[in-house]
Amino acid sequence: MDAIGFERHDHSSCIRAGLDAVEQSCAERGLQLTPVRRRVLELLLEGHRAMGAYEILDILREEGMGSQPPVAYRALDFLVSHGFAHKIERLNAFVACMHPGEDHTPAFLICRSCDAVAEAHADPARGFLGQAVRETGFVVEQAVVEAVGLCPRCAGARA
Amino acid sequence: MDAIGFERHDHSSCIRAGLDAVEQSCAERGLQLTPVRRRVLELLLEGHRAMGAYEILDILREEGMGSQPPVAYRALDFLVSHGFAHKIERLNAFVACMHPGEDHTPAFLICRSCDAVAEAHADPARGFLGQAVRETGFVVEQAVVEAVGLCPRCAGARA
DNA sequence: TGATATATGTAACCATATAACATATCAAGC
DNA sequence: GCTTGATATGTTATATGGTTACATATATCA
Repeated sequence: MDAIGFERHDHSSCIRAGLDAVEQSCAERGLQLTPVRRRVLELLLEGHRAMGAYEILDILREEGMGSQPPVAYRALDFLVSHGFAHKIERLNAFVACMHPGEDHTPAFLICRSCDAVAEAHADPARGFLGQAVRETGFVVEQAVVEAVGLCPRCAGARA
Repeated sequence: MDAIGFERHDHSSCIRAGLDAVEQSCAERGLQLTPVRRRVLELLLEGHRAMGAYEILDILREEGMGSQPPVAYRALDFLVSHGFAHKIERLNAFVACMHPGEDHTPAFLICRSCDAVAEAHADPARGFLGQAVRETGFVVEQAVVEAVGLCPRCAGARA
């Protein structure tokens, strides 16, 4: 199960797989995966962790792909709004999505020690969100679920 | 059930009740509810919605209780760290806690139309968080659960 | 090939949050 | 009552995160 992302894995192939999936999804939906957008996605996939907008911008600047904040934010907005990346509110940072194209509600496990971020599924119909809808009539359109703690490796290292 | 906070209620009595509960909790735990801290809590209770740190600071400034950001942030840090208020990451804003003193994991329902915020419980041991622990060994220390959508009143007004 | 929509470049700015250091207040022990 | 250490406040400056506004370019399609 790769929904939980703390295991070791073939990272270069997971970058390629991520890019391929997004390319295909863009082709199907008539979206333009322009050079900047593609490069930002690639950086997120390479980093395999939450990256700040300005951290990404710094890299883009070095590579001559734009030097002002809107360049990074626009690319990130594109990726996030089409489900190719997610924003981690807790960190004011962004990660590549592990299930691009699929409609899903992500839930994140954030290690406070090594900054690794794993994406799991949070079924909004179940658990407290479904309950809230049933009890109050609140209409959930979008949900943020983020847990901060220690990943298995860091938890083990401390014990 | 007042865990879900969209119903009409006697707001002045809920402000008093909130202040009383926090005062008592501070007395029991030897915490100093200083004038600034108390006033910030009162503002959050009065507002009954998520308020930004600078919005609070503006009011403090008018009242002559401090004029620089750290004044507001320190009071908010005190309230948050002792469970008397919560930060809504999604909004970069703060709300008074509805269950001060009790140990709990809050879950928020945020109306994008009227900005009302209701606090519900999210039992971290159940739902996806418990599952994540069982499957991966990730140690959850703190969880952020925030749903954005329409409260019953605004949903009704649109239909 | 011209009209429209979409994407990019850039400057200026606003919003959120913290670091660092000085000063004041409080509580406890002598 | 005075000293000492801990806690709280005041203030300056700065770091970090994000947006507005407007000009320019590129793509798409009739």
